[in-house]
Amino acid sequence: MKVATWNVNSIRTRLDRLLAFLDREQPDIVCLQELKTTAENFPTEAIEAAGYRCAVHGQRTYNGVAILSREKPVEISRGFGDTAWDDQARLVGATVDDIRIYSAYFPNGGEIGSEKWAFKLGWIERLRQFLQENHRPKERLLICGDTNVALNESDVANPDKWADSVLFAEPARDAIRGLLDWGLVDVFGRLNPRGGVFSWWDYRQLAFPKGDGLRIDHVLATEPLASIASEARIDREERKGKQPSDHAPVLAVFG
DNA sequence: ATGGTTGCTTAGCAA
Repeated sequence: MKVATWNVNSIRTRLDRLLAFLDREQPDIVCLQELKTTAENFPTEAIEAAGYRCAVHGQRTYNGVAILSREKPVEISRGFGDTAWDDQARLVGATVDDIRIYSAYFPNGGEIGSEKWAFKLGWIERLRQFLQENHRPKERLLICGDTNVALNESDVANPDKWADSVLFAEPARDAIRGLLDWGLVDVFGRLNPRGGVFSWWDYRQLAFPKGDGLRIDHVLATEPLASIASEARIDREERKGKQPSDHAPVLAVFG
């Protein structure tokens, strides 16, 4: 089973790239983030024509997540089921072939110390609580998406420069470690322990040509799936060319 | 040096 996760930064702008990606990679599951549109305006027909079903949790202008799957998604969930945390469309879940899958767009966090920063840390803690209440580490479960956090020094090209940013500050890394402590594995990190591979480069200041990247997109799997992961890679080519997303897709193969 | 780019929506915000 091949799984991909990709922050497309607007599904409408990136539709042609997505369709070419689906044709080239033939993934079984694709988790998308930052759709920046409603479910009503999501390009469901074009994606179904490519052979995928869609579970969409959309929102106008901001956020928005989806799961694309070859097989029919069932038990589709949107958000945590907690009105205190569900104003923004950042989490969609579906069961496909007895695997529980979530596509997640973690909050960016704005600036350290801001309200958005507190929201980011609270949201990740809310996700940990959601897992504790609804799932078990022995289940076959995947959380894929833009975590907006780099976990390790080797996941940041210039760790000193980013040490005090919302993407790499210790409290954010600690929050992610809380998810790992519950029972999730950073699949790419396990299969590529040397690091130095990134998934996001800022559009500004020539970050991509300068190589100033971070690995902030993750395939997180419970051990029953992580233990059968055979390959994980990042499609860096997708960051090149005309109208790229600022994120590259992360792919993992199970079994 | 507080810069720079992209997308949505339409001048300002978010990333």
